[in-house]
Amino acid sequence: MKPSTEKSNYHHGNLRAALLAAAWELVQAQGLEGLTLRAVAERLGVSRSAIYRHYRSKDELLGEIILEGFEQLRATTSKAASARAQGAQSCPLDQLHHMGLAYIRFAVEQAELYDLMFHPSLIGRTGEKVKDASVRSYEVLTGMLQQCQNAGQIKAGDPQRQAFAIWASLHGLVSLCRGTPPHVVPDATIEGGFEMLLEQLMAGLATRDHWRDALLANPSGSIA
Amino acid sequence: MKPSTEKSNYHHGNLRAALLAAAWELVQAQGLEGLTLRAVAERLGVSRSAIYRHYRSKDELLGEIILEGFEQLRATTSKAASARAQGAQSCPLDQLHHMGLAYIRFAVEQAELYDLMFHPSLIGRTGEKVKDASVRSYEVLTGMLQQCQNAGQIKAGDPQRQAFAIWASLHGLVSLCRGTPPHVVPDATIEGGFEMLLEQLMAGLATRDHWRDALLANPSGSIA
DNA sequence: GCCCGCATGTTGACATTGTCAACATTGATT
DNA sequence: AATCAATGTTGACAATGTCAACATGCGGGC
Repeated sequence: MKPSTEKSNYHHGNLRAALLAAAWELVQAQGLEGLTLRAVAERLGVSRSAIYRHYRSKDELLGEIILEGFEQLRATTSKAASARAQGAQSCPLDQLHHMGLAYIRFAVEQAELYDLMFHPSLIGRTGEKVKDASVRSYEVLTGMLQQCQNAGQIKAGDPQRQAFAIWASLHGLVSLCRGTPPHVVPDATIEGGFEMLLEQLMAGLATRDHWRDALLANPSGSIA
Repeated sequence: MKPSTEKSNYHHGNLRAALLAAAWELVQAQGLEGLTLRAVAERLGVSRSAIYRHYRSKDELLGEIILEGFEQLRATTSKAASARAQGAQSCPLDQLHHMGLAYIRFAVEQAELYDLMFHPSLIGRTGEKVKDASVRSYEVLTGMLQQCQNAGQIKAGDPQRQAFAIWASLHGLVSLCRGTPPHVVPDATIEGGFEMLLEQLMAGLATRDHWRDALLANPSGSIA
């Protein structure tokens, strides 16, 4: 009486997953402000308090969303790197470049989700699993930097700190472009800003002219 | 009957200013979450709804706080630059360096205020005056970069975009150190991160070795 | 085949918070 | 002194997260 892919309708069957999906959609549509437990419940035709049988609090539900966000981010950047790996003139620095592009693209396309993942109001409320996931997505970057170092394409140094500088720059770029300080730079498109920033950052990081070569060789796939 | 510095006590006299001050203190003490209109009113021995005679909404009050935040930021960075201006071996690049330090220091010392100023939940709610103030604080940086260019200390290019890249990096650094993604880099102190980042960024921006010279010559005043 | 227990869902209620309308008070102007 | 506009107060309401008490229905033990 339980075929695998059937929504056993009474007692709703798989409410936990359904709640997560509904909350996810709400976030994507309306951001954090729009994510209301009552709205989630209503969207599923379920009563407001049913949530508490599956999540201890709103924060726990949010944590689950953010967790999946970080996993998607990791998958996206990681895939971008390996997709570039068997390219004709593949090199770690080129992969790094496309990881950065993928990061920006993720932040743009999943804007509301990205906001949620880095929302200051949620610090410390999301629990250990989220932290681990964010660390994992961070390690993709450090790993790439290590490869670049091994290939002699960037200066030696702690990959952790190099990764931190890069991530900080990208995150700041995204945050500022999002308009958080209300559109300080009216004409700074996110792609332009990205290229500008990466160019400066990499010029300080790369050895010889690996970076410029890579940059000029690829028209850098368009964004969003 | 109105001595300049007397708090005419009934009808509270200068409630508008008092509200702003009280809200300011609350924000510094407890952040955005702790800023409650009722708490502000209670702190002044005033009833909750009195606020609406001076501010149209909570957002307007928040806007006023943020406005002052940006003005302080501008004053701080601007002062840091000019304080360095008559130093022994003064140069624009050195001033730029200390502007960056001042920015970081502001973000650290006024953490809650800084968070408020860039809080994603407040986009578009703060009004035109805040936007103008943020632009003004931005112009301090672009002006400095222009000076650096004039002095031939950094590469030619649109100062707006250069400033944008720098600001984005600093802002990202602060955001990440704040723990927004839960402490991804456990040992990355904010000063270390700052030096790392600026070094990389500037190595790509500076001409010749102006930057390294300036960096090595100054022990870079400690932070926080 | 029937009944009980546990998991799951519902309803009512409460506290907090921003906001508004109606009312009260006070200082200044005529 | 009388009036009016500015300023402060009280009561109320809606939205929201959360909990306690209650209802419901499926599965295992007889």
